[in-house]
Amino acid sequence: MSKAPANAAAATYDRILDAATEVIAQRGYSGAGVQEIIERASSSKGSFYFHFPSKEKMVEALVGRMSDKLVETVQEAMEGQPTPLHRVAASIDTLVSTFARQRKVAQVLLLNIIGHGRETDRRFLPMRERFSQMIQEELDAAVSADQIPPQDTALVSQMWVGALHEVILRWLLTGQPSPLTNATPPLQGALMRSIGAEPASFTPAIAASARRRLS
Amino acid sequence: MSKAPANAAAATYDRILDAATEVIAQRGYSGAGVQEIIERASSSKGSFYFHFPSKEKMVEALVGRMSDKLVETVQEAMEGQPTPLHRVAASIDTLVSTFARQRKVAQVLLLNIIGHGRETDRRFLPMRERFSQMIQEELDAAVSADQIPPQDTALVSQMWVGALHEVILRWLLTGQPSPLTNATPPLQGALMRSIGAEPASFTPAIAASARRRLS
DNA sequence: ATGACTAGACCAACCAGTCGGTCGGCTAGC
DNA sequence: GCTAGCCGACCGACTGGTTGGTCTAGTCAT
Repeated sequence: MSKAPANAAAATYDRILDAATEVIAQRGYSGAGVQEIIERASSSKGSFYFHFPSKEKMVEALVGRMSDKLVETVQEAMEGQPTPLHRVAASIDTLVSTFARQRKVAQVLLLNIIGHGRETDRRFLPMRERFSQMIQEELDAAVSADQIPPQDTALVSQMWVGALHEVILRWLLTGQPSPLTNATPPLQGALMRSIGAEPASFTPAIAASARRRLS
Repeated sequence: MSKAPANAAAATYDRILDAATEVIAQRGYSGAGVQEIIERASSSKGSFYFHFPSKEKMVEALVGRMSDKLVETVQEAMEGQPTPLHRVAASIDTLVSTFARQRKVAQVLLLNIIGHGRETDRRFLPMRERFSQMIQEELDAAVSADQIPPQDTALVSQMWVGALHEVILRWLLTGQPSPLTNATPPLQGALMRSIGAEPASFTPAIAASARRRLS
């Protein structure tokens, strides 16, 4: 009820972050000028530097907000699942469908915050690691529960994140598959097979709880 | 014999590209200034803009040169292999060991030429597609030869490229695994399993022919 | 002398960040 | 309940430095 339509009456701080999301998604990290961001946020230079000490810190805040939300969404989706493998399947399904719904988040998180010099890359690395660690924890649990054979779960979870990343990235740049969620079943199948699990049994009936929020 | 040590007496054109490789690997696409590139190449602005119409075209030429060499190396490694699955295994092994040997190439090709605005990203997409297409061709052949069951080879080859990409990227940013080639066996294992093939039989004794050139 | 090639001063555009100042609401003192 | 003054939020002209790209004046091999 108190929520304003879109972001018209939102606090300046959030309006700037929202505008930054769009500009960065469009022009890339270094192509996004403070000028354009504040114009799109109907704000001003002074306001920008009142809320953020620098452009860089602002992007850090933005990426933090995004990845926090994403982690929260994914963890929520995993909660109701009975076994570790059900949980990883649910997390993948949620990740794909969330990115499919929020192109700009995918664009920024997967594409535009890497490749801008060693320091910047290293700063955003921990954020990317969060997801492979989440997956690794479940894979380790699956090994302990004898659901899958022992293996290099650290490497495999990295590979999974990379595989997801690439499929989503192609979708961002080419629009295929359309819709992105068409890729989920074969994706799940190949990933499950790669760890020596039966593919079919984990795909159906998941992520029903995740098809709600939109933010 | 006519090859000069390093790049001391190379043609200006190549010296500029070599210098650009280093600067871009260090500072990223947009952080790499023409000034620093020509300084490192012991050249001048005039020379730079005589050989290239713009900074952007120069990077295009650089990426083209890099990926041509890489494709050539990989295809060479695949030539002597008996079956499609041997060929994909060889290509992955070659890709990993080549990137391990040439950090800067990996840095530029995998990290620093993406995320700089929709247009730039789209321009470099074909280059990235070459590798997944190479893999897909072999996977299709493997399906035809009944080495593996029928499946979405286009998607799987994308996933493979993504998995490789991610593992190499982590190595670039964290240094682990050290050496990178330690990751090859489990990598091959998981990838082979993901398409429903026996992992063990393709990993050994491959890519002996590829351990030569260095460029 | 000619034309491929190199040198580096120069320029306009742009950029992140600064600074003096405005505005509206809140509180203190009376 | 009125006003003086304070403060957090906000504004936008301005600055100093950097950037990609241009231009003219060369050099040097043929």
